[in-house]
Amino acid sequence: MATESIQAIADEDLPYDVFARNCPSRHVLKDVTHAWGSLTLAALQEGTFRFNELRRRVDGVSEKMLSQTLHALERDGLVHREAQPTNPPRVEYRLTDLGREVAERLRALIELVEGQLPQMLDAQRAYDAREV
Amino acid sequence: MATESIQAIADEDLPYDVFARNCPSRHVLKDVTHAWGSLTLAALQEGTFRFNELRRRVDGVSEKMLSQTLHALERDGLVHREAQPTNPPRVEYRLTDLGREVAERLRALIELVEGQLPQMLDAQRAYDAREV
DNA sequence: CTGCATCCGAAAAGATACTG
DNA sequence: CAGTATCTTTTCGGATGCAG
Repeated sequence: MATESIQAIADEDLPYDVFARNCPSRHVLKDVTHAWGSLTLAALQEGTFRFNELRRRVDGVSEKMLSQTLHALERDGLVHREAQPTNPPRVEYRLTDLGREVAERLRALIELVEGQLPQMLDAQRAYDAREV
Repeated sequence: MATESIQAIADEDLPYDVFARNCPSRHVLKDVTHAWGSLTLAALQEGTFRFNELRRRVDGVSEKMLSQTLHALERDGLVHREAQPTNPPRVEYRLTDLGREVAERLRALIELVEGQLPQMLDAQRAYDAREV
């Protein structure tokens, strides 16, 4: 049965290869590296956020995309969602242990990009001048 | 003049914030974390590739997307393209020094995801079972 | 306040045929 | 081989309305 073989692969150790077309690791990587996904994880590294706080922090994200993104990350076990049944409702999002590990590596990547940005912008200008 | 102020920001040090809507670092980060971009950088960490070699390595990428992706990464100064004017044409892609740094951090992220994938798949199953 | 549902135009991805 | 051009399909992202 198809489901069984998927399960079997999932429970063995590390035949995972993001370069392979249907490897589940690729799907997860996509959630993590997705534009809003990466920014959301990086933002949550700073602490616990409520929905609209997060929305302000991740400037430019629409309500719809933030909602989708949070669901995907929660499903992957990277984000924990805690709804308090108060009125008005209070919903908090924070990283899980696993999410924290992922966020740290993302943060390292982001810091590198931010730090080397002048070089990259120079490269862009050189490239654009050469083309036209 | 608008162009000047952009230039001025680009040449100062680190007011860059990926959380800000129009920060150039966000655009670059998007190139880097984009699904095909991240896989292409990770693949090129393994060495020099010709176009179709890369296409086979990054399983599932279309000609168009690989072409677009390589252009973007070349423009960002992360990938070096070298065309030899032979017949048939031979074009080689490799990482620049900067590209190598970025690829290393991406690789760390990918390895974490691959390594923790069983946990994440469990989380997905739990989530999916809870819903519906 | 925290969302989900839906519609819609714009943008991006994907497939494929074609060229130097 | 290394791409570009073109066409189709999917996704994005904003706007709006509504519910708990």
